[in-house]
Amino acid sequence: MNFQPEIIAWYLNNKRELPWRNTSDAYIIWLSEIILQQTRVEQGLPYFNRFLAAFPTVQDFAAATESEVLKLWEGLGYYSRGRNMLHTARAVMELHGGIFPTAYDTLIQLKGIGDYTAAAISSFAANESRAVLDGNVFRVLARYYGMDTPINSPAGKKVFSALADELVQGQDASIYNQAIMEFGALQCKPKSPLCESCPLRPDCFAYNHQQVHLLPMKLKPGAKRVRHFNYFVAEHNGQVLMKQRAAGDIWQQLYDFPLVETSAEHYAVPEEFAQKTAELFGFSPLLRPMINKKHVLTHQIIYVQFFALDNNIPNFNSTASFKWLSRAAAMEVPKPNVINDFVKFYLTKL
DNA sequence: AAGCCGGGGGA
DNA sequence: TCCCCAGGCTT
Repeated sequence: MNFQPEIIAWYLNNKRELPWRNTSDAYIIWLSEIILQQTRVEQGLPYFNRFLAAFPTVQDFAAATESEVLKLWEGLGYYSRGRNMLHTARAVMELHGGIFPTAYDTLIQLKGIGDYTAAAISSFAANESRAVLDGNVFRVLARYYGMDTPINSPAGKKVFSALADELVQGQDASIYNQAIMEFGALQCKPKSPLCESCPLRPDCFAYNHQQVHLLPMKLKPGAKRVRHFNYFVAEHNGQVLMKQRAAGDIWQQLYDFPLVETSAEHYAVPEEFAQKTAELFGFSPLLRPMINKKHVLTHQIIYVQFFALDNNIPNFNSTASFKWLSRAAAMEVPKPNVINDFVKFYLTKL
């Protein structure tokens, strides 16, 4: 049975007015799609508006610095999206003469554009017949067709993808793709879906078998890694010592403070702590505990402690990664939320 | 194939 | 609390 006509009819009556829906400009669509990866529309919307105002064209984006991009991205998470966007904007200038591609096969080669995003841009901007497969589509298909293969398994990806490809055939891909995603977001919601007013209810497998709350199936994620970050906040001559984070860990290229990470079972054991801080600073620091925070990420729980460093440390010079920054500069550099929250508190209250 | 990468909002 | 969001990259 084909539900496409009903989904499209539902969409035309219920869709939200969103700025990236009124254009076929692939650059603008790309901007919205990257921002909306793993991000709700309401959360991404203000970021979309700020990015478009800052970079009206892909040429403007390509001319930006990484710090500018990360500053605009600040607070949105998954910061590699921002770094990949800059890379891709520059690639579009160099490889495609500043014309943002609309073909799936071209898009898929760009950094940060995977299967979903290439399908979205090529169908929205050029009506290419490609099926989008995001969290909404997984959910709608799983419930309507009663598919119980876990959607986060390789087998699930395969079977749902095959069905989605089949369903987009013969459709206006631009409208249908947006329709099924909007339907999943507003009607066939993860929690408390609106089955009573659902136009698909008569033929919905999950509804007719009391399985709406069970589908889609998902494999349980593993336990999160627990870490302890001990940060040192040093001030000297009105400047704050900060550090730019390196590759190979979370928050790449963002700024935090000099850091001692201690073993995961506990807050810093005195001996371990003293030894590591002495290694970091080259002397025994005078520490004053300030704030503790628990910060939860997708795969990690981080217990964060901030210490004021009461020694004068005039010999700790700026390096490539360690930088003495004025308070204004410390506010300005891009930082993860847990650091940003502390800095705002620290610079206003102390 | 599995692990990693943020942050926020709803229930 | 737990779950999920217009996913993608690395190993």
